[in-house]
Amino acid sequence: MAEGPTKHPQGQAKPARFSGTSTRVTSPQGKFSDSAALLTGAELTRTEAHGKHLFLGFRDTEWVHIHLGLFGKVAFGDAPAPPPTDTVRLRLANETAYVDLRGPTTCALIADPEKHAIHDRLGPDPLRADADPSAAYARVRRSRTTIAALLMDQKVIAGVGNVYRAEVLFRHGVDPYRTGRDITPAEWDAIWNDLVDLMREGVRNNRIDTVRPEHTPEAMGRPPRVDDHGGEVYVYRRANQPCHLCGDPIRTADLAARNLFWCPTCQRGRA
DNA sequence: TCCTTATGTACAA
DNA sequence: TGTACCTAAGGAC
Repeated sequence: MAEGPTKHPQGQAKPARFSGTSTRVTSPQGKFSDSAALLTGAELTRTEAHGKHLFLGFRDTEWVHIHLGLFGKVAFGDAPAPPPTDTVRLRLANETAYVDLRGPTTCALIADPEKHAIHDRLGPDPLRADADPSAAYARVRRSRTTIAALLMDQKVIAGVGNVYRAEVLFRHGVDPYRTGRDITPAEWDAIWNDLVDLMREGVRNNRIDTVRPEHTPEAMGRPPRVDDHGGEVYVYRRANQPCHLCGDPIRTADLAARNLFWCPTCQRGRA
């Protein structure tokens, strides 16, 4: 439940509700209690994201490092906050609002050096102003690993998950099994730029839509469709259903313990 | 009520 | 490569 943008702090436009005021920090579930006690009354001064990692800044050098993993969820609400359920790992609450965090793979209080170490092991993030796509391509071009696996490798590119991986390869007609060294600079440019656009839109809308306007059901003269994860996509989780463009069945396969989806007809090789 | 699944990662072998 | 971890929804009984 946590592909980069849909859980991006700016995308929620809500950290502001906790800035400029002291925050009550609790961990009803208990696993973050000690750190929560240290933070109570502190002010949330900034938020930052790199890939799927989220950092909430308190005081000068203290950060709550959050990674939602596969199951993590964030829920905002207006004060007064209801009694928390027993799975709430972290709750921030002030006079006007609250936010609950459930099921994260990581929720830890860290300092600057640990935060730097996390940035250091992540690749460029298409959503960040400081991102350098050529650093990602430098790794891609010398790899014999498939492009489908490389796009999921956070050391190569940060923030892309199983949905964007499948969708961006479809949008560029790239066979997911081509190796990194086979991807041309022009292809990488196109993929990167597309990810920047798609992920920004994902942040804006808080959902992942990848279908071009000319391929929507209305534009294609077909009945409306709703993909079950809430966004409009070409191939993700559409195994055995007809490709929106060519009508051939979407295929699925296990790749590095994740489900890969692609259209073997539309993704025959080069873009 | 049980089983499966999921937009993820880390570590052991 | 396999497994552990975290939660909740949906579907099969």
